[in-house]
Amino acid sequence: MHSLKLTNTLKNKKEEFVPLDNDNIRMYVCGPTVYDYPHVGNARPLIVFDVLFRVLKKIYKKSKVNYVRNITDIDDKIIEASKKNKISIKELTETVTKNFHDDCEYLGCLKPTYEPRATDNIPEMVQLVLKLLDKGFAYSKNNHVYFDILKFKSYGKLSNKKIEDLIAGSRVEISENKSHPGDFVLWKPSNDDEPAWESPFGKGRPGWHLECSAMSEKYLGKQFDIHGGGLDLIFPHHENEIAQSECANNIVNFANYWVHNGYVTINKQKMSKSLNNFLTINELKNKFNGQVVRLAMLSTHYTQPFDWNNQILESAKSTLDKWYNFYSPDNVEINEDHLEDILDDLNTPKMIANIHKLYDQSIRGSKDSKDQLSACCKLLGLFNQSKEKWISAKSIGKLSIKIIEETIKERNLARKNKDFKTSDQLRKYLEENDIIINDIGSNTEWKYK
RNA sequence: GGCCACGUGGCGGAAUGGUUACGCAGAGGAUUGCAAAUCCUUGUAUCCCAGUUCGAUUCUGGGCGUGGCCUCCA
Repeated sequence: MHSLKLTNTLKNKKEEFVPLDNDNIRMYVCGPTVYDYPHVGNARPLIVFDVLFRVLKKIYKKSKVNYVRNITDIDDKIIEASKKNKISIKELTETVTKNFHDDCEYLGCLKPTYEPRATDNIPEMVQLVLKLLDKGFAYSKNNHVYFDILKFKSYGKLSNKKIEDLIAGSRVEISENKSHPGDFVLWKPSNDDEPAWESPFGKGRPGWHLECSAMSEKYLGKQFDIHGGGLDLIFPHHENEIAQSECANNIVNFANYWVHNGYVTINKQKMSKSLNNFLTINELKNKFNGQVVRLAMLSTHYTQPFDWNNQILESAKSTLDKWYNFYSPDNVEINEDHLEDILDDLNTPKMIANIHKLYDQSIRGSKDSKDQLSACCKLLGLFNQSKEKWISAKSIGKLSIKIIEETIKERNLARKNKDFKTSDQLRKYLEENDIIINDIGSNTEWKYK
């Protein structure tokens, strides 16, 4: 059996994955801040880490694989969005969370083992701040508590930054409360109209970075295996998490493998709200089956940028159309040979190429290849609906099935009478309504465009 | 200014110190009343300049270009 390898941001290279505890594999991935509908860029870590989760479960099948993905439901952005949209924070976060879960299902993602909410874990966060204050890594000023980055010798180890360079950048928020501009907030006071919790350092709310440190420790322990997220979280978010968790618990690496997915770009530029070049996942639901989006995204290696364009989506769609010919509902165990590519740092493009080969062999009648094709697709989270569902769910038709079938009957009658003018007209009519018909032998099949 | 990633055919995208996968699109063919779908066959590529080497797309150095991070972001 080949061993799993992952690109570890901490070392900036690909490494063999060795878990801390073979019976308990632990992965934490930063989840969404629920202030707005997730966009396509947010879909990428969902898919990438879902695949990693499936792979871990496959290779450590006798062990527990704990996958934690948090929901951040308290944050300045949420407060802002709630004010702007004139709805309560509760209503906003619940609506967006529900939408997020729909998106996950649409993309064919398994549920994480735990999905903690920040607001359910405030006492843990308070404890963490107390610990950091107690150990001298934090200081309070004017009802704020800050982390003192100069006290943490390894600050910058993940993002490969030097504290001096951060000052040179001079883009960090300056506050007279902070003793160093790079210090970040652990706890801050709330206005009367903002959510607040009692704490020994005053009524207020936690800083953003604190949440993940507290929740990962609660669900996975002081030290665990994999910490994942998007590339843009490396600095400052993950760097600050490291500072908090490692200082509070006196640990060298609180997560051993830091795995980051590349951006989704559009016209080669990062998809982001500020550039206004984003597409929400919600908007895709009427255009593409979620599996199409998944296969398209997996056709690029997770560390590389994925450029969003219609061509790659269309291509993924026709590939799935082909592969679905060999869909099997049985759950056949995947051969070790076919795990090789995915174990090599989740080389999904190579695995997809391998599935194309299995497809070729399936055409030539290999039963084993058919089974393996299905098994490979399922490991990637594809083939999560039956063939019938795939065909019928691709599009919502303009014509009822009854009309379609009657039209086809009428056309076949015309064909029988060699009235090809009429038959061509009927074909055209169906095509204008997004129905494609194929004459196969004496049968006529139809499907949505 | 500091740091990082990337540059492979028309497009997407792997891999590799020695015939450069795979998919899409293109071309030709089979099939068809015509199509579509499907199948068969097929052309085309490693940014530039040095160095190491018998041999570099791969390793090293330099250049050019693109994108990203250094502020909230997946």
